Amino acid sequence: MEVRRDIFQAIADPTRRAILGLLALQAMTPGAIAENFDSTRQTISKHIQILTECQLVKQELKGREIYYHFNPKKMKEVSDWVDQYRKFWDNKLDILETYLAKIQKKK
Amino acid sequence: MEVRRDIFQAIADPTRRAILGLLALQAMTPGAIAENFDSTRQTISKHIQILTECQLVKQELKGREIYYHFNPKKMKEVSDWVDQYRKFWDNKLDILETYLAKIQKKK
DNA sequence: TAGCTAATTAAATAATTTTCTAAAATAAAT
DNA sequence: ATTTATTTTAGAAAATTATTTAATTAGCTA
Repeated sequence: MEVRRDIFQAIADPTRRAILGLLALQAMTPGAIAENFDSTRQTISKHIQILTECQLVKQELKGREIYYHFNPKKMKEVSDWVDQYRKFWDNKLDILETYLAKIQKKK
Repeated sequence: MEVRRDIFQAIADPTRRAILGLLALQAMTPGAIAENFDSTRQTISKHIQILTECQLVKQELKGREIYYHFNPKKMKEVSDWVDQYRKFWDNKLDILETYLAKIQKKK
């Protein structure tokens, strides 16, 4: 049995956060990703594997190459978690809700 | 020299996330926090120390007791990081920005 | 002051994570 | 068919993190 990989554990590593940053711009192969780091390709491959296990990235097979894509849905889980604390510092959402309520009323 | 504690590393641990959840509701002493977990007080104390090092919580000394407070400012750093990916799934902020631009123009 | 309570610090061990080298798998190219 | 390119997997070592027990610090109270 596989241990379910935790998304917070996945983004704890700075290299993995950097990989996510790259993949958010464009899908890339492990080789191309590895070029941006000092570590070996195997090490980067391992990081990608961890990101894959928690579904922060998705594979697209193309011949012998594998393109990795950023998966926003999964990142939203982090967003949702941090959102519960948003009320402590943010008043923008209040403004938004007021606005949305207003245009809702108009209908 | 102290190694600067990383906030992403701090929230990677589920126990520490749970501690933050408690402290967001109310300031608490280490003893009171520890009652919510199976680990020893020393272990919880260590977790609190890690949260303190990265400033996710702040101390308030009261005699021999220490009240720990949640620090929203630091949590916002996580929020800011995840916000760069928000555009991939959220359109609310677009609506908000349009609205804010509109009321700005009126002035 | 002596004893009690709240909390941290220290030291040791256990567990996990990271990284590397080497080997294997697979597809494309010659 | 052999070689080359891309990537993953395996195994071991190194580094980091988590947890426990024991010791220490400091405030409170009788």
